[in-house]
Amino acid sequence: MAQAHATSAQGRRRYERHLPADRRRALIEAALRSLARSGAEGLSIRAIAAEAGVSVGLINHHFPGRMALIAEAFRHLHARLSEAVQAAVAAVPDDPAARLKAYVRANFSPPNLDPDLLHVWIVFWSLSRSVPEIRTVREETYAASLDVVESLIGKAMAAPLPPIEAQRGSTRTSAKATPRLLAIGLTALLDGLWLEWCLNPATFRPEEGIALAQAWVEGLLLQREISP
Amino acid sequence: MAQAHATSAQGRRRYERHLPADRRRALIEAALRSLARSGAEGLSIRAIAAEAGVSVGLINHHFPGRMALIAEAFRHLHARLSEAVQAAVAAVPDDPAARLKAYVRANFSPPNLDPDLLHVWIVFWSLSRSVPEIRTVREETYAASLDVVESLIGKAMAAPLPPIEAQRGSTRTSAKATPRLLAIGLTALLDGLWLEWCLNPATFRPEEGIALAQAWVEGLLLQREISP
DNA sequence: TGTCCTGTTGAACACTTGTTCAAGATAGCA
DNA sequence: TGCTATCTTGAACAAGTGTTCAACAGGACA
Repeated sequence: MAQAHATSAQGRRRYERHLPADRRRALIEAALRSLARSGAEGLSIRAIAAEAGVSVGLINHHFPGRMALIAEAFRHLHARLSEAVQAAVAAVPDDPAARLKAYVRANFSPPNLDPDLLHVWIVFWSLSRSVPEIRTVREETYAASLDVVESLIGKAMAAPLPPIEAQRGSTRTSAKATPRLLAIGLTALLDGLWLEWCLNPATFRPEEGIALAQAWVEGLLLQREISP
Repeated sequence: MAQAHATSAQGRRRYERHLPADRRRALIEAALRSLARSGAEGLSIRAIAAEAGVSVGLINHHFPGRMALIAEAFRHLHARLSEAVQAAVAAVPDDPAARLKAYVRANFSPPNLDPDLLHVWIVFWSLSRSVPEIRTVREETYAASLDVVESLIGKAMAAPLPPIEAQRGSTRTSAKATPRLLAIGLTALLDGLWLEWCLNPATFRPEEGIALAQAWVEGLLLQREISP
């Protein structure tokens, strides 16, 4: 067996040097895998180092402390998931209502629809109480998600009613709600459904969750342009 | 200073004996206080023992292990919160729609509306992945909550439409949804709102959360008796 | 007052944790 | 073929963890 990279007289080389940027990224991804695999137990330096195939000391060489790595990992995860959702939304015809529905569906599809992901997020919520660094990331990522939904809802409500719907009677029941508040509501509904489905996928089927959220969206669309 | 209970020559007595049932209950309540105060860090035997004012050894004398105590604590907490909500529902006139709305309001009021409570619940979710005993409790308590909501929704949808609403045009948009699935949806919406409000009470005001959930309920009531 | 059951204590145990840091090894450059 | 900057290792440390168990002591009873 050829030892293409062997340099030591004893045999294979002990480790491979990487550029700091590459190593940092590898550590971030190992941290996410460790959290997905083991939840809160996967938070330990040793679990992450083992997942990355490096020694425990390396983490504190590339990050000021364990929580700095974890905070970066959460930022990275949010970005990845958010990009997947927004790509799904952009892939749909440029109709505000259709895009809002695509957003709902994408939120309830892979890679979001993964019980392991919930346990990463539970750790996130747990740490956001006591670790200021993590709290900041939590609030940043939540605000970013909310902006996306708020924009989708704002456009969908500004669009004219399709003719068939416009002939129906008015069914306005709730007082005026801003797109931001409605975005908070839709996000809460999706998060709550996601939470319960991940905790116990036997409770309901993904299509049922999507149907519940789509019904919410349809109720919203029917109420547009009816405020006094 | 009178030492009403002093028996030792050295001074106050070292401890007080209790009936096992009383001590078990005190330990359960101390565990809940510890979790509320410190989140996941409050899970430790020493934190709970300190909160209860007893030694570390006592917990394993009254419970087969730490997780048995924690499981009991979650059962106890669910019962307490559930009773508070159901009392609020029962205090309202015997009208199905009014009771459903009272349920929503009670879910977004003290003692439920408490950020510390969320962090107890986050520990609950976290443990339910790896500790079978806790997973069982989680599923039991979720199912019990769902039964309550399902019953409220079933009654509200079976009731006749009030005359004013009945004259309006039909606005049915979603396919048939069972009371159980609708209960899952309402529970998810309430949980999602509760989660976000507890993580960051600055995101929205409790009344706004109640308004969002009440709007969901009103949309539901309008759609009753319209299925083919 | 004395006895005894058992609720209660806290030291001891083996283990895991995050961080530090001296020592070693790699790979690019001269 | 060195030389060197720095990436990487892993032992060491103090502080924490859950559980066990011999010994203690409270308080009801005789």
